[in-house]
Amino acid sequence: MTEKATPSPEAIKAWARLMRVSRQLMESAEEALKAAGLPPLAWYDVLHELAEAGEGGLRPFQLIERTLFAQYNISRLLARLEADGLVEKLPVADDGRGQTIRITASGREIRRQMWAVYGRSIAELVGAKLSADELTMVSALLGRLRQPPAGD
Amino acid sequence: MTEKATPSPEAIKAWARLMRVSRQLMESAEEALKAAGLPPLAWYDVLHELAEAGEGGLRPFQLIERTLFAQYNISRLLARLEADGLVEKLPVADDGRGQTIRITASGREIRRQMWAVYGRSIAELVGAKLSADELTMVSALLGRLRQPPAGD
DNA sequence: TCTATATAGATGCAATTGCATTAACCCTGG
DNA sequence: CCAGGGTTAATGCAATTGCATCTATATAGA
Repeated sequence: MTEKATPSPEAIKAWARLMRVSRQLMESAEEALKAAGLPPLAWYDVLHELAEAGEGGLRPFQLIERTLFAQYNISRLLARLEADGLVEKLPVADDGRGQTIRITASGREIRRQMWAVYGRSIAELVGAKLSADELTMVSALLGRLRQPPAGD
Repeated sequence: MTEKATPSPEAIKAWARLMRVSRQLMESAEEALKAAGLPPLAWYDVLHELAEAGEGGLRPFQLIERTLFAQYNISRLLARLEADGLVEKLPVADDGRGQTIRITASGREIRRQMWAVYGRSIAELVGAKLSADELTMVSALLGRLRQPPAGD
């Protein structure tokens, strides 16, 4: 019976701030990429995971777990990335259903270019606004709001 | 020259948490509404603003300022809300271009129903995870990340 | 082995979003 | 008074998202 149907004013305010600020920041970052003639953030997320995965690549379902994108969304995003030559799809030896996605050289290059812009956005939008301790505190508090699994 | 092109690890982590957690929470809330057969969150945002505005209603451009939705988005969202009888569009006396949007009785009713579900989500997703002090701290820290103007 | 069920990924179709432009109106300066 | 420029809101069209479903393969169990 500790469930409350009505949230406290503090909870409402924190929720509102979280939703509003995250949307604003996301849009700012997205805008910066667009202004630089680069692809949207979603592409970065995928390229980033693939770059970290290295030559072994990742299966689409692993990307889904890591990026939180919907299955159909990943499916189509990968199709676009492949069409642009940023990733390649390889068959999987022991599972005829699946495929392995590997980032290509130009994929890495685009990712690098995107990070130059994206990283600057992060530095300006959050790095310059809060101290390292405060940022750590934000991470810790938000970490406690994560849903079931986890990750980063 | 205090501009840094590369963000600190703390900034990156805080950014990643912010993006990931806000998306997760948003989706959870959205899911709860859908499961209850209610309209999406965006509708709530607009109905909420209109309910607070009272009988005087609001102009679309005021809704844009408050909700951060794009102009064309508000335009179409209002068309849907009107089609569902949740808001009404009234001509404005002193400005022939514009209109005033006013929430209807059924609009208030839907908003009430949505809040029953949405409020519970907020209580469960953030209210139950952090103390009041911690929630206040989150609000304060996130508040410092807000872009130019402000609001709530 | 063979069937039932689960998993991986793609896709048709409707709804929504984003972008650019447009239409209608307002306001200021000459 | 009126031309030029700004503001308010809508809209055509392309791209993306969401939903439901579908195909193909894998796996567990009788």
